[in-house]
Amino acid sequence: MRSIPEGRVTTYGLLAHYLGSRAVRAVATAVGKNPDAPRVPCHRVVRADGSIGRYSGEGGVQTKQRLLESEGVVIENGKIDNFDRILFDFSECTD
DNA sequence: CTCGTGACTTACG
DNA sequence: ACGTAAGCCACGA
Repeated sequence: MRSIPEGRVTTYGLLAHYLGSRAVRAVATAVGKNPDAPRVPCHRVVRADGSIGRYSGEGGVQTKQRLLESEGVVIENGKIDNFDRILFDFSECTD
């Protein structure tokens, strides 16, 4: 997740796939159980349809949305605007 | 071991 | 667009 640049987001599916696991739900659960909010930009991980999803950190989804918008991500009607444009698929990730 | 549940996803009606 | 079903892996009861 630390490879995700500011203003970009990814989905649980892509994240799990990048990790080489098909356990999308397990990955999502792990992310949620270990809120590295201040350490890791877990708020840049959203659902596949562009919706925020959930957030276990302070303020919940509200904070998650504010963090994203603070990085330049535009969210409209609970969904990310230009989702397919700012979507980070790890293709430009060199790690 | 079987069931239910979960920061999920895709497919079908 | 919305509800349901199924698939997925991990975890706890």
